[in-house]
Amino acid sequence: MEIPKQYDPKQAEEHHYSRWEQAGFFAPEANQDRNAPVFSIVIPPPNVTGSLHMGHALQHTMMDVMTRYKRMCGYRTLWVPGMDHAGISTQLMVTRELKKERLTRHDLGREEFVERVWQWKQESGGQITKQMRREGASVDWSREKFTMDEDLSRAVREVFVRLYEEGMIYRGNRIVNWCPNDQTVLSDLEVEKVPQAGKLYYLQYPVKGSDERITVATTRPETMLGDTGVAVNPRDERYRRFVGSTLLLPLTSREIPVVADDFVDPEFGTGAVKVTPAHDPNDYEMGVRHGLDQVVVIDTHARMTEAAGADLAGLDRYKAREAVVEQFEELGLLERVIDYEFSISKCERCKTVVEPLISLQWFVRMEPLRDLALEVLSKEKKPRFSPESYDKVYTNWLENIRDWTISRQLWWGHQIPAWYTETGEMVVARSLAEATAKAGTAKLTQDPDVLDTWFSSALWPFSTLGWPVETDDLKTFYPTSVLVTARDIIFLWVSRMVMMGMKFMGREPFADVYITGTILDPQGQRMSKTKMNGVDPLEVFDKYGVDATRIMLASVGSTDSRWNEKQVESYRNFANKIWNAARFALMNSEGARIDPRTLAKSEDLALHDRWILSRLNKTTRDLQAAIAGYQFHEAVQTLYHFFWDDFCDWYIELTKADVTSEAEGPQRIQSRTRLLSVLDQALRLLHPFMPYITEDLWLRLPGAASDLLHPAYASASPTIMLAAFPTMRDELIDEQAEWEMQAVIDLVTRARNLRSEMNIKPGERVSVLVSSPDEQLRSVYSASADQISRLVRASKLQISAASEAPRASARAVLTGGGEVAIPLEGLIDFEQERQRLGKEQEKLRAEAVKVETQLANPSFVERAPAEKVNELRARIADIAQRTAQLQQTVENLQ
RNA sequence: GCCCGCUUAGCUCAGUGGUAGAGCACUCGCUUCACACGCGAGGGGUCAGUGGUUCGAAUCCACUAGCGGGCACCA
Repeated sequence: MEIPKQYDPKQAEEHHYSRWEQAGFFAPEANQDRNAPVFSIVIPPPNVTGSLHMGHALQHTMMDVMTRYKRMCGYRTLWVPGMDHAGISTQLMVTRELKKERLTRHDLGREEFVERVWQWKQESGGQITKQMRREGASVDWSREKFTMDEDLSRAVREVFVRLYEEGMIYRGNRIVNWCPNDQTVLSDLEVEKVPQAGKLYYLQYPVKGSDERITVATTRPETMLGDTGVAVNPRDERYRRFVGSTLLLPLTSREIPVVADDFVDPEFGTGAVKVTPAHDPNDYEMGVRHGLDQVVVIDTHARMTEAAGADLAGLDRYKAREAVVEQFEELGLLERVIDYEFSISKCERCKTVVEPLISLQWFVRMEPLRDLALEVLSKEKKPRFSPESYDKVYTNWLENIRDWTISRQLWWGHQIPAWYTETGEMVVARSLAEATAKAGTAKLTQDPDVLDTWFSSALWPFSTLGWPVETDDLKTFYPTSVLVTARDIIFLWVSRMVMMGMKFMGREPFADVYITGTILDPQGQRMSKTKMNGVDPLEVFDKYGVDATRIMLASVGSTDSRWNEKQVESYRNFANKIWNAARFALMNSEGARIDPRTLAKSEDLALHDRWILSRLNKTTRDLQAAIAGYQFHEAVQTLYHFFWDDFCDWYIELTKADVTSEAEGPQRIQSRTRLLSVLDQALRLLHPFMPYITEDLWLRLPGAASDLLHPAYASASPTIMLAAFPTMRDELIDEQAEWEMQAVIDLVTRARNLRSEMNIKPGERVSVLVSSPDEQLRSVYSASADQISRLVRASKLQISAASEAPRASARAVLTGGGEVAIPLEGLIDFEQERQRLGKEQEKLRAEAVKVETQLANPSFVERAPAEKVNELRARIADIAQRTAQLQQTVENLQ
């Protein structure tokens, strides 16, 4: 069998995914075990307009690692894919399309527009689902969902109606965040505060019946036209006498009262605040408290209304600001203007400055829902956040929660299931039929607004499983096991899923929440479309392969880190290493096939076999612990180290002589079998992280057949993705073998170091003389003499109790107090050699001093655990042995 | 203003009470029969600073500085 020297990711990525998908391996039904434990994840639904970015790739990697891992462990595994209809984004996308045809959505009308959106979705939406296939995501496509699907829409209406009937959804006039560009209301979470350099204007309002004036400070002079009062702190001596008096509002003919309110901070500005209930959230509250009028002077397009006066009506808010300031100046009522930095509210999506407006909208009362979420958190610790610190952020937000504005003035989305009769009466119902029955008339008009996209997302963990129908899926897979997402949607999404899950399912939607880190650009900035600094995962896939990208992303874990292509490159090299290790095993596999029985404990195992089995089992144990604790970085490090250092650098080298032996026979077959079997196990460990290369190689291994699959998938065709994940076997962890192997590694490394220091040509074979006073070590060296000779390229390896090296030798001291020497007649510069060993002595002395000082400290010996004290005593003993040996070695130079 | 995180080798990052780690970069030597996307051997860190707790601190606590993030306020 010809295997190329370099791994070609594209070739492996071409075939396996479609085979897996078509064979139904991703579906939970692949699992034939009725009693199998269950593992489920719902994907954070990407926007239907979206395409794959690094954040998706990161999250999907984590989810796929967990899903593939659990699947191989025999769990009935479901990862639900799907997409979000993404109200505003999608509507804007299609609106832009229409613009090319010189049409607006109003030209089409609502019904036809919505039809166009569906058409767009059909033709070009959901690019991301193709990209997810490329990623290797083992989602069950047969259960793919879309938030606008009929069944999910039914769930939305059901929730709306039930909440309404309980009085938890209400409609009312409230001050809200209005985006003048998108022409819709926004929830608090969709507004971002941006610091801005601006001005603070000090305006004077004359007191009626007096020559006095009260000065107020404002960043938005144009809103003064809507002032219906001025507020001062009741304890503010300066203004006490004005409370109750009347002010003449300049530029208008209106008179407004001075009121006292604790909200006012006497320290800020002038201590007197203009109150504009219709255009400021705090003023709105104050206005309610004092019964002040609401005068609307700015409309939904951020232009001045008639109420602002004939001169200004129709003017843009910023133009109006200039005009107002000008007029105040002319009237001599502009006291001063100072530079002032403040935060401005912008629409998160289009960055337009939000206008607070009083508007008739739908809201959800959050306190009762919030209490459910807080209760399950305090009583059951659910969800359990990883990293834990996010649970504080989550709790703080819940504690300060405010009502949720759920209506949006859009056409694309779930239309609010409320209907109005001709007489203006309202009915809320699951359908038009139900509404007709309730209202007693068919002459109904449905509320034109749609629901916030996050309303349907909040139901995702149960709506995707069939709710409100009690489906088998719902019973089996809810609550889900874990939610994987980025931290920026903890409030928008995670918390709302918990609240809705508790409310409608009576149980938390997921046990754990794993928050991934953020991949920043190389300068440490967030990647964004506007900054054009994003790295396209698909390009990285093309350049380095999906597997390399995945394992690199997994290693990022939950901390933010800068994008570093070199890292992907190093994992590409890792993939190549795996490829070549397998290549070696395959090139020497004649007569052998995978046989897990050769990985059992047995008396006749060689040291390197006992050692690799111990390493394999420790790796399995550590890997499982790391995955269980969401320590993906650690999991990757464990795998990398095991495969490269333990398996490739040592095991393959140590078993090479047997495996490549010219002599056919049982020993060769056995070593080949064991090599293949260890490789099989290693590939299984790697598979959740690197699905393509592991499948590609595994299928080539002789003996890779259905009998290696987890029993739950026994009837499936061979695939590593359904192979049983290795389990740790305690009896194979062999500390003695690890200790012995460490001695061998130490000897080999020091001998190689001597060769290197002495500039011995790599091809040149030398005599190596090893001595050790320790009989056990001598027998360890002897037992591995052939391999040691091979690894250090020794023509002769002599092992003795006392050093027999000639004076002209390069020498080094071994752990455990032995010596390794290479005779180099005529090549040794004795002075140089003494210096080299002198450095070694220095190091040992320094170490000895450190340890001795600690041991000489009585309180250390008294208070430190005995284990630690013994550890140090063992170390000092070893240092003493090495020091003595070194002394001897130096003397031998004389 | 409040809260959270980060500061460790030239770079990107692990490590959270007991001998400072990885990858990349760097130095030296190698076309050694799996792999030059490789092999072997090296060099490189007062773990941001100060103080404290402790037998012992990169690790725990407090403060300081710098960077990043979130929340609130902003007349």
